[in-house]
Amino acid sequence: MNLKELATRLGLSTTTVSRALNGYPEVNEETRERVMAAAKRHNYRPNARAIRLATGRAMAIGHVITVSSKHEIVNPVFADFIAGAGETYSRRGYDMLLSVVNDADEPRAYRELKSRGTVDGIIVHAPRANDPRIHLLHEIGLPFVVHGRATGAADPYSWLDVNNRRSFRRAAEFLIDLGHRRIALVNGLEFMDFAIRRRAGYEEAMTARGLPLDPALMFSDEMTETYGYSAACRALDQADPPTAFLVSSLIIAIGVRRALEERGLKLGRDVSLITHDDELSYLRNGEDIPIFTATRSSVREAGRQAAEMLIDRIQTPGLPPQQRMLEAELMVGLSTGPAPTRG
Amino acid sequence: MNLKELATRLGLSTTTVSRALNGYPEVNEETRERVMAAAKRHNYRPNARAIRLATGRAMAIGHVITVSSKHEIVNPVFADFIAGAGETYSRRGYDMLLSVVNDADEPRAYRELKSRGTVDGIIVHAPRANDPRIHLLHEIGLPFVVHGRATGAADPYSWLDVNNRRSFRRAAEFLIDLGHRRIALVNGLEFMDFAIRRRAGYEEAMTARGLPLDPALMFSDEMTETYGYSAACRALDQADPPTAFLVSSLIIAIGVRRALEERGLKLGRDVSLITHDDELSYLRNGEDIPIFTATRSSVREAGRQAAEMLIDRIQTPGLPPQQRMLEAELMVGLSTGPAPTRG
DNA sequence: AATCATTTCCAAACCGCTTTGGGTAGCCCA
DNA sequence: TGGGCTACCCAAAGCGGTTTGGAAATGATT
Repeated sequence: MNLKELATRLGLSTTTVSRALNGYPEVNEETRERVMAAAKRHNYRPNARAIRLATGRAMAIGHVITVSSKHEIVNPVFADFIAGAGETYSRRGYDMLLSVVNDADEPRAYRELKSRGTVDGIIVHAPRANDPRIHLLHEIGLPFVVHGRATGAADPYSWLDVNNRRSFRRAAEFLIDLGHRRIALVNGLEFMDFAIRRRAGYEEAMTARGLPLDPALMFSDEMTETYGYSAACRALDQADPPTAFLVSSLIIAIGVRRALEERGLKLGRDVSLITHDDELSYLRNGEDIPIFTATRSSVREAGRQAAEMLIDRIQTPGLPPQQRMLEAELMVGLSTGPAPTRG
Repeated sequence: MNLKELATRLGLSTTTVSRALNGYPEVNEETRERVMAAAKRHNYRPNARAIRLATGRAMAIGHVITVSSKHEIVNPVFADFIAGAGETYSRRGYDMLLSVVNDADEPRAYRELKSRGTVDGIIVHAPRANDPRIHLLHEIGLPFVVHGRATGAADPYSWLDVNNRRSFRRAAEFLIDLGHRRIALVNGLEFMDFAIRRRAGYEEAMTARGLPLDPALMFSDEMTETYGYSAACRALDQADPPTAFLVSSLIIAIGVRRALEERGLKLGRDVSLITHDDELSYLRNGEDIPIFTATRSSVREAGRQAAEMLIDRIQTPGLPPQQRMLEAELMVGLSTGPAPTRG
């Protein structure tokens, strides 16, 4: 059943039927009701392809997810962000388009998305420092919102981010207040913007309290369980091991825990740990009381909001760049305690 | 730059230009080269919306991901499956469309996808026993491939699955061979097809060796870390605790490990554990030697292949239903050892 | 030289909507 | 009674491609 059939069946022109269905004012209320009823009765759904061509809008948002040929990691945060964004899209009538591209092809992918007109806008994931995508997207004129920020980007742009610096500073201060002096940082890859900011927060707290920054206690890599494990091993097997860990993800924390247990060290007593918790749905940090003390911020909610921001930008062009900062909560759990007194 | 502009610039009709670009034979080779060169020079990209309307094909595959209002879990396996499927899609010129819908709306979502013509086919995720989606998709006539199977489905359908029953039977036998008699099963939700089959494999092995099936050792729930932990606690705190665990995911295994360590039990010595490992990119089971002994099968590869199967079905209609069974490898790691002799 | 098949190209229809630019009927008012 | 409004509806022209059904030119055949 298409528009033309529906129109003939009603004895009306397609114009009128189209207008009736789309709520335009130049159609009699009575007629509109007739049309609506017939549409429902015949289960009429306008053809999305035709609408897209006629209106020139794609009614779709692109998410480009890159897999590098070296480390083929799919960001574990991705699924939940997508789920959140997807909720917004369905509510506002947009489709979500996912492109999996090799990172070398990313610029080309964006250009094609624009020139072929498959999407109206883009969410930029996992920004790095001086991320070239921001300039690129400005250049090709595709609306976008960045999930995170990109230190050093020249042009202004829209973003939604967690206050990584503040939350890691706060977490480090919390550990320092508990008496910890040697605090290890097990961070993500430090060309990623979030990792840069978290490190800055950690360093700020340390230096503000007059504590030294020991490179032997600072780690940076892809955030896997085995990385958490091996970083913790290296840290703990030093002459002067840390009494606390500040880590960038729950998965890292789990790896650290494995290293601790291997050494008979008890979390929260012998060694303290604070992690960032993105509230991934399949990796909850305990039920009521958190297993790990954590800086918590829902990435799913971030997805919802970022999508909302992007659609707003698409629907009202010329909107000035918009920013939104989410604050992470510090949830005290079982993994932190006073620094052990030297025996 | 659109087709018409390109055509006038070349002094040709749009027909000829279109044919030249799409490799039709009725155009002079010389002309074709001229057209190709001009297209490249002007960076011409055909408008995807127009192609879709003209050809009647969406050139897109739908993935419907459901979030239930009760347990809002995004399947952690999802991201990697998508990444694999996405590779296939880019290679074969398809877009990937993601719909996040509440599970109550799922049938409606499929119907709309069909009647609005947004996709050419669908990948069905996380099938349950007697999954109604299979009949529904047959009814509305949308090509699909199921990732997994659906015990009890009446109509024949295409699927790609891991041999869950066999791999869990084999894993259980391995534990029995090591002398274990009380083996706990920590499974996923047992209305999910994969969980049903894994349980069947486990039960087969146990009864084949004359071992009793103890309901107190069989657990079933959403596969989270805390579930693994609490199931293990309940199992271990029994009068006659198990000496081995057979669990359905690495995340569960991590929870079990936490419970063990809390009790001072050493994995691989006091208690053995085998898990299924989907080879999620952010949750590798160790580098060289697996941390956990595991039945291993790459879900990313499954994504690649399922996508390939679906596109084949779309491009050659009338193809009989096709099935592909992947065998999981049993990787012996550090988490299994001979059953401890009773002190 | 006439006939016929091939090769190469084109005009126009079509995909299924939206939107522009009227047209007509009914009503009000002078 | 006629002019001007308003309310309601429609035909037709897009949107940017693909595809159908020729037509013209060329070459081969008789």
